[in-house]
Amino acid sequence: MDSKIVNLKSKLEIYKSMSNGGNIADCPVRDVIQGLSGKWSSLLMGALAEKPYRFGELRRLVPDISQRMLTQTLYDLQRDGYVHREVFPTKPPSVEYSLTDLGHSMFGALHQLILWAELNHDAVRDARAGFDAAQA
Amino acid sequence: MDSKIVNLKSKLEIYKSMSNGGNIADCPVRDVIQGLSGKWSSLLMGALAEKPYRFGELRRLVPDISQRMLTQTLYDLQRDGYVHREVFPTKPPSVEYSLTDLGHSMFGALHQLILWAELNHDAVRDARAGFDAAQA
DNA sequence: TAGTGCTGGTCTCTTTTTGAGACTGACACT
DNA sequence: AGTGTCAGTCTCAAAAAGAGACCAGCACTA
Repeated sequence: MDSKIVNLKSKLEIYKSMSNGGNIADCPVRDVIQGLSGKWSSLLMGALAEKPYRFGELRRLVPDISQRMLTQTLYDLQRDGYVHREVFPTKPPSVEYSLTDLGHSMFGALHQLILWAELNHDAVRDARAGFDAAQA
Repeated sequence: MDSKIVNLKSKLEIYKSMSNGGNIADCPVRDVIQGLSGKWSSLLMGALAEKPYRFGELRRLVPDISQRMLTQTLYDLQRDGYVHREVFPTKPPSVEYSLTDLGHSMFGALHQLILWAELNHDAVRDARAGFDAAQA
């Protein structure tokens, strides 16, 4: 699986690279995508893509996230190399979260999906309404 | 919130369109993205982008999904208008799932993220390894 | 000097989501 | 009669997420 010639790959091959014969651990694409599949990951990436934020700022910015999930999602994003965490020795100490180069790079791709969502949410909403009406 | 001029928007404004003052129900972008944030959504989209599949084929293709989650994820994707479900009156009846035009359109954007993941999974893996080593 | 607030979390408890796997019914094949 | 296939549903256990109390250390206020 040579990822350098990915542009030549068919969709089939891309899917295969996601499933990889059922072996999750050795499936890099699935592994990476799963890290972004959390409920809050893309939202926090979108926030941090704008500018660095501190913990409390993010909490206020996303009022419906629990502190627990904010901590955990930031931890995961940091672990995957998208987010940098820096502690400043103020009193009380403040912690700033910012995107790394890898994070900015990844957000470039994620951004396409966000743009699509913004352009097409009407269609999705209509589809939902139609589906629900048909079920009733 | 005029989604037609999205290309001119700053990242800040895009984030705002995701958070929208804390009102989830009125936040179209978050609403759409959340529908794709499930553990299996992008994987099944990737499979169906290649060609239509039947229920049992998908189950064999993704061995580590439970029937329960396969049913539910396909239902959700169908409700959002990405997937078309067609029952053929064979015996026993077979059900084919395929992408709609909206689904193909959305996958175009999702595809960017998949390509990025394929090109950069080494960097992510290295980041993880480095982070875990630093924590130890 | 006691009270209040801010910082970035952690801890516990409850609710929701997910996973594992048995079970269905109608039909074909053996 | 027994087995297999189809596309699911149902139940129960495990995992994940949400809600909110609690923490230490310091600054400011009354």
